[in-house]
Amino acid sequence: MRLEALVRTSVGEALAGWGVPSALEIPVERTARPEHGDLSTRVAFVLSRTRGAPPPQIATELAARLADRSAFHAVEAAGGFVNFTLRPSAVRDVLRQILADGPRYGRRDEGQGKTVQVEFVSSNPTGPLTIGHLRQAALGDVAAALYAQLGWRCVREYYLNDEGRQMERLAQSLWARYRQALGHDEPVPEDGYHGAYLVAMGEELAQVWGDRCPRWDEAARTALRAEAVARMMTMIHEDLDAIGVRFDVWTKEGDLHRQGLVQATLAQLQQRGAVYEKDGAQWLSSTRHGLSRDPVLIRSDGTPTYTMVDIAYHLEKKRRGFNLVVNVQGADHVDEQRQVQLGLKLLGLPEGFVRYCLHQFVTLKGEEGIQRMSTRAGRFLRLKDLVAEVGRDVARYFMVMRKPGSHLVFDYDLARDTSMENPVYYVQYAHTRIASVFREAERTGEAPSDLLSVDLSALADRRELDMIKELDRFPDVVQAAAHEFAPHLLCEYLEGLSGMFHPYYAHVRILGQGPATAARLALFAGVRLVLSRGLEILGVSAPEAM
RNA sequence: GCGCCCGUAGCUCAGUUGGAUUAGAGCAGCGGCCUUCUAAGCCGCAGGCCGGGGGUUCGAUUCCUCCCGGGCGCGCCA
Repeated sequence: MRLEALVRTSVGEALAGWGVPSALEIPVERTARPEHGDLSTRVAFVLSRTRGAPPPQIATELAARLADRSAFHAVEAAGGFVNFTLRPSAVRDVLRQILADGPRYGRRDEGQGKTVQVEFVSSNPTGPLTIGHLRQAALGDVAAALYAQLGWRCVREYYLNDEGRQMERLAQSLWARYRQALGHDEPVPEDGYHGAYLVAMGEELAQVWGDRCPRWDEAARTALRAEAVARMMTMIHEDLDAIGVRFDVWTKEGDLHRQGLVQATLAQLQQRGAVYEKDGAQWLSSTRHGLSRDPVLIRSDGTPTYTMVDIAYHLEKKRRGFNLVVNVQGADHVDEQRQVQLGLKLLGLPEGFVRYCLHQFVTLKGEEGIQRMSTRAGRFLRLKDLVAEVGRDVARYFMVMRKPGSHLVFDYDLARDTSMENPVYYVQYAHTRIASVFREAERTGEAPSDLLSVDLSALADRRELDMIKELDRFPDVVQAAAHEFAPHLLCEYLEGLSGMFHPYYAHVRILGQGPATAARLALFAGVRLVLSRGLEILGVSAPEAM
């Protein structure tokens, strides 16, 4: 049994004999200080209200009832807390269980086959992906991986907005570059896309097409648009490949229109009296429900806005049978999210159906200081180029190592650093060292044939037991990271575990230690398992050698 | 101006549903340590009115309020 469950069950049993309802949630925490034992409960504070006794008194009585349990070396009341010190054998049992679970360790079945759709990146095809999109790509991919750990079926989806005004500007920008390549003085529109990537494409078009599109007319629009989208998609796929993100479904905005979903959704909103007309446009009554403004759904020229299509899209997600939808989006979409959420609520969708993982932006800290990127201005670092520079593992890890809601300063120098000062290598190197020890153990014939039957009693050192207790936390970290969209918790956890492993490795000899050797190898196997499981979730490799 | 997010060591950041009279980590700084399974390392020291003022509580970095300082949004863009 896992340690928290051990304490929770024991306390629950003691309280049951006391007439406390079993439904009571018993808080169990890891202690911050060794003198407080390994785990503690503050349940006495909770009970003092209903039982009318002061917390210290309840804690003392509770501790007395638990003192003779075999798993605990000591159960002590301290103030209102009850502190538990585990017997080493109970800790070793945890390691044995982890090794028995193997690759299943950390997984749960809370999803029970339900399906979650994670929509992320969904960048307009107006240029290659940048380091800005990388954060979203990594967060979305890891969010899906985390849910998969909890037993959900995951669909990774990219919403492709290949229509609208931005595409128009892109096409016109490309056309200008194409004309320039033919020697004409055609300026890129001021609100167009100025990046160098269009220059090279314009030159290619000039070579292939010659003077085929001399004017910015309807024919040119159609041709340039198709050409631009195709070329942008090629770049985006290259960038996604570079960081190893694969999407299961690509949904095009055009498809939603063709299926009539937008009109149908609008009609539903109108039926519910949520839409009104003003200045020839259709508006959503949002302020009536506490939002800051009413957004236009249908423009006066009859075309739907992004918000309108987004509501229709989410209704479609519901129809497709997803139990949960997770949208990963940048902080600039807060207002949009509110509008969509409201629209869905008005359409009768359940409250928790859509969850947003909102993230702040990335700034790049390099030799030239901190810079703000802009795709339109052509000032950005392309994702593929970044990966070529620092590697996929570092690129991905750095993007999720901070809380999504916090701004992320990407330290280029640290990312390029291949020493263990780079947290990615610090964690990976722990894995590598263990692999190395096992290779050596194979060579010397000390590797146990069956780790599960190894006598673990030699694991009595505080550092060894602490490491096992840390391994015991892994499933909780995975669960918290998933529920709170907080993959950084996993990074911190892995760095912390590595931070326990490296000093131990440096000071404790593993091979040639008699019975202790097999026990320590079993411990290492547990650490290796958790490190590789954690890195797997993050989409980072766990190398055997570096 | 209004709304949302953020403000913790010199820097980048953690801090679990409020908890334990000593708030953590990694860099950077200072000082130690290599006959060993990779020193791509390990150990130690120093470093903080947790942006500021009020309030709630037995107890606040955590909750409420005001102020200061940053980010984002406030389009018939996406």
